[in-house]
Amino acid sequence: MTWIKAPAGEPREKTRMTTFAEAFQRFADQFLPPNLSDAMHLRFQAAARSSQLGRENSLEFGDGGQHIVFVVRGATKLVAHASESRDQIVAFHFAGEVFTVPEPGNHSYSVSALKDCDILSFRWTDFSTLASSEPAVLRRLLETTMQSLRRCRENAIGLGRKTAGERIAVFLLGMAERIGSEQDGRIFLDLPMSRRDIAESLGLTIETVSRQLTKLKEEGVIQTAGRSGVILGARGHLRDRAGFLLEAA
Amino acid sequence: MTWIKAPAGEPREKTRMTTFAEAFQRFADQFLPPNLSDAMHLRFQAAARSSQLGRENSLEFGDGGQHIVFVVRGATKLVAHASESRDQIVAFHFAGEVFTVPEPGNHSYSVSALKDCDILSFRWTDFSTLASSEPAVLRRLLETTMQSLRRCRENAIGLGRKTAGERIAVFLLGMAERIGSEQDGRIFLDLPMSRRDIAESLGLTIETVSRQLTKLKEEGVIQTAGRSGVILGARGHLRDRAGFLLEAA
DNA sequence: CGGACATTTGAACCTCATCAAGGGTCGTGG
DNA sequence: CCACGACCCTTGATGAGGTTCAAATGTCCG
Repeated sequence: MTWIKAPAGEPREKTRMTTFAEAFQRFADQFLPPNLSDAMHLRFQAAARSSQLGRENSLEFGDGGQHIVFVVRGATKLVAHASESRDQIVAFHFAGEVFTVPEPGNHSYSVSALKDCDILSFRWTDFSTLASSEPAVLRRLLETTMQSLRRCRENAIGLGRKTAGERIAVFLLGMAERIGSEQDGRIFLDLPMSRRDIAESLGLTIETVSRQLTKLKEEGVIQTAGRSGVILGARGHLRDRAGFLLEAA
Repeated sequence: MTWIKAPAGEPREKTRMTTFAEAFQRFADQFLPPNLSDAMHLRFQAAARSSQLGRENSLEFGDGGQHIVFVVRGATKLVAHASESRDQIVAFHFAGEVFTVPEPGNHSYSVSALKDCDILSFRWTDFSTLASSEPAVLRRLLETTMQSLRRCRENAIGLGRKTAGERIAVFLLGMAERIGSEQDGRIFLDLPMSRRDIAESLGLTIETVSRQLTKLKEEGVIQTAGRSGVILGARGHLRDRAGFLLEAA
């Protein structure tokens, strides 16, 4: 049903951290209501497919429908294929998150791994059937979808109306909130995505991303450590550069 | 709770086409399951607020939460205010459609009328409470939200990776599908939105939109009739300019 | 028919993309 | 542990697509 593509290097098996049962259990803990009947639990489990993805490997959905994806471990990007060498990253997702993959239409979508990943996926038709009589699951899924929609809209504002500098600032603030760790007032980021990924999510080129990061570094707003490390100084300074409304706190 | 802003000219009452009861009935027909109990029906009705909006008047949501909006009659735009004179239109919605308005965060959102509108709105907290025990309503809302998400993502691809010409082509094709009327092979569009609206939804300026439309006209791909009339020739010609994947049908 | 306003058209400018090297970083193998 | 090498990232120079500013033309409403 699903097919793993390895664009560069072969899929590394490395440490297969989780078994299918463990993976599904994590999904159930995160997403299914605690009082769900054992029968339903099993039916959801039967509908789930697990995949291990090595870095930069991608999961394509051969059957042309929507899919629901749960990230058990690792970090992923949802990529839309506009055309030859014009990809747009529509969303990043980290361990514990659930999202939907649209069915192919004018553009096709795939999920790929920013770092080694364990992933659980469901065909929407299957999932929908199971969930339709479980209001708690529907609510949870609705919540998740609304969250994705909010993020997508915020992203669209950036893509449509913000300068390169503002987009980078927004990106860093967003990542800080999602995967940053705070230590004595400063926020440490270990970005799992490459400059190319950042560029493709912000509608820019890697060169522009690099230049903007350099600029922020020169202005003392951030520090960098290697390829993936970023240390944010006072968050206010980044906010000032993000082109947000003034009033907001 | 809600507040009507009239940026230019006073709100015109014109023909108030629908009473509250009629408006709610249309919503119920479209969105609530036919077998819903009378009691629930009344509770939904009690949570609904109706508004009449004249052209270019906007509905702002004073209480800072999410809202659910149903367009009874007319056509609307969902506008995000990025900052002073930098607005991004996040979605257009037409009669019969339901959508969510995000709560204000880094940016604030409002709904305004492309032409005279009747609108029904719900606070999300109210709606959510009522819907949580009605799987059919949840399913319907989930469907709607997924549809919005798909559209938003497609739009994001355009904003991030497409040229002005491609964005216009995609826009026209999308509008043709939603509000076009076909007559002997050609599609007639009566665009309810101004060039400014088109520009603000595509992340362009009105001048660029105008130039691109002129170009399409010169190339014989479209014809225009007044401000709002557009006639699409062979749809294939527009598709060729939309930057879609080649294979797709 | 007149007038306000939306749209079109034109010209100069600017941001960011593109093309092209030059450094760093990190993984691999010795 | 160090050194090599591939790849990623940075930096520089140039150019195009789209914005901005300005003005003419069209459209539609009263």
